[in-house]
Amino acid sequence: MGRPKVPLLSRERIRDAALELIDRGGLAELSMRKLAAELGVQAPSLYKHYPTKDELLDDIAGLVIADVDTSCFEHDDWRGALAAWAWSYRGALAAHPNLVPYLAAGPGRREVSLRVADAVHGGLVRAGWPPRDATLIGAATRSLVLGSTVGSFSRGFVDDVQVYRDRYPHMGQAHLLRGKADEIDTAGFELALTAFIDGLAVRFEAIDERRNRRRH
Amino acid sequence: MGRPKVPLLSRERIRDAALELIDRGGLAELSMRKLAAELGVQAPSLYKHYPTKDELLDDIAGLVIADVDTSCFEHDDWRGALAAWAWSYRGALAAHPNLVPYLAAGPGRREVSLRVADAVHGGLVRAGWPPRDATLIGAATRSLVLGSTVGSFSRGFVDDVQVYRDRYPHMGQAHLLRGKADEIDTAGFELALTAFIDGLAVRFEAIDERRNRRRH
DNA sequence: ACCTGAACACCGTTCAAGT
DNA sequence: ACCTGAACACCGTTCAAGT
Repeated sequence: MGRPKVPLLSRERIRDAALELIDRGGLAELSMRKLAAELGVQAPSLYKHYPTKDELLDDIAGLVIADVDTSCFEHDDWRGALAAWAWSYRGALAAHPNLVPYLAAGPGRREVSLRVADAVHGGLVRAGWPPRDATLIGAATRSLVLGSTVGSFSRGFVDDVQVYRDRYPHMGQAHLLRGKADEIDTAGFELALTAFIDGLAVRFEAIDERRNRRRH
Repeated sequence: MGRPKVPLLSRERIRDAALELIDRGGLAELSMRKLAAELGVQAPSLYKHYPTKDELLDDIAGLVIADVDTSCFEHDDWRGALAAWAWSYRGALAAHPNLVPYLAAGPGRREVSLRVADAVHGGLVRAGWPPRDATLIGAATRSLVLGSTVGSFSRGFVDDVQVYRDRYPHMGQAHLLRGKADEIDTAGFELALTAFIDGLAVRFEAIDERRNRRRH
């Protein structure tokens, strides 16, 4: 065959095809050989564009995280900003749930992840949170988002409700059906997030009061 | 070689060796061949005890989850019970962080996971939570635990702090050093959990009040 | 410059054969 | 009953060779 006049491959085409494979069949479904086949090419050709499979995954991860919006932290309302960021974060991850286990492995040197972490930390500190608390809040919120997308509670159950109904009297309800999975997961996340932020607000007022007492 | 007088293998020996491999080198480090070598045996021998690698992983997962204590739900203090369960859950997972991505994939048909979910749901309902809220609280708490163990916020950063300090002014603090990782993660989880439960308490009182008004 | 074919060192799993 | 050796269909990755 040899080389075609117009290049068959580009980082963008490879990346998009890889993400589609992951979305369709999970992380395990992505192999360099299958990906090459999808692109009408042999596996070694991919290595001219991405030196390793891991760098390809990193690039995809960056692309997904790039959709996370942190502009909300430009205003002073830390509660609203935290909620908006969390929902945006969750939306980006939930769009590609099969990739989340890889994302969970850590920000590493990914530019966008760092930019996000920096924006969140800066926003919280500007709003009046002590730096250490800002770090913890960022980490905790990330936990919440990762947990709710990596381990879909309801999708995890088997479809045959009868399996549970007999032996686990408290479960086996309608809300365990696969069809309601997304709704349960979303509602669970909303509950966790609002309760979390409400709890933080109490703590914030305590900090604020201490600060005011010291000033007088 | 042939068959030794005393069987070399047992499900228990295989399982323990596999978990040790995972703890040492991560999920990717566990291959049937390496595991067999560790046990002084050839890979096909393992298949007499576990029909597939996945069933082996399931068994290991069950073992780890079995350490989670739900006896706290026998009392009526749902706040204490939820906190105790969450910490016990987190302890079990944090003891084997490399296994968490697998655990996150869902309870499936694992006995223990179902028993835990059932105990939590039952305990919350007995304490006065509506069934749907009980489901959501269970899912949300699981999210929190999974998120905080699957994606260690601080371990995710590279060790070279200089990488961040220049470009991300709000980060690059001492608390990003690898040495403080565990402390940050634990504190982040504690913050998330207490804030979450505090927030739930507010919601619970609202439910309680509505119920009382209806009664009179 | 870009792609192929063959190869290397790995996988999970099966199966006939040995004791 | 329990383990081995060889094999099958896969991996990620390298590299000389083709156009």
